[in-house]
Amino acid sequence: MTKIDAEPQFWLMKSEPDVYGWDDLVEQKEGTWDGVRNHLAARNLRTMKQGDLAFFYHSNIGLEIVGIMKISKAGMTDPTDPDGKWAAVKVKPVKKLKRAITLKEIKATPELADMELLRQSRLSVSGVRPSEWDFILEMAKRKLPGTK
DNA sequence: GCCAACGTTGGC
DNA sequence: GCCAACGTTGGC
Repeated sequence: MTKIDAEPQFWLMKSEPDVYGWDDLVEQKEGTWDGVRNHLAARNLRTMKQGDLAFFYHSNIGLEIVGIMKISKAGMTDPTDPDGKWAAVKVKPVKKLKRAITLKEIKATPELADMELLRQSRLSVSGVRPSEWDFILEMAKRKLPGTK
């Protein structure tokens, strides 16, 4: 039998924690990722499929990946857009990382130097390659080098 | 179709 | 608070 389901895709989504942070998502159990007004970010939102996984990144304050969420509903129209042209998705928290991975650490890691997060620093929704996803998960299992 | 001016995002 | 990197807008 042919397997139809594609591998899940990986993403990274930014939010300012004083506006909407990881804890807010956990409290709500499910959140709608809307208000994106950048075409490349919107294209990424439209590409997402239900079941895809995404890092939750705290921008502005924290500057770190704090948790993993799952796309619970894909292909939505942004409810905050009166013209109905922009895209949105729904997300559910999966788990918090054992420790947050900071932007500083990502920048210092050669394996992650090519991440879309770094190449397009202003992009609020970016893609993550499977190798990068796995690498970050491995990093989160270990302590920061140099700390005891 | 170019480009200057301006606005926004996000890191420092 | 500043500034770099983009995106958008509007005059020409």
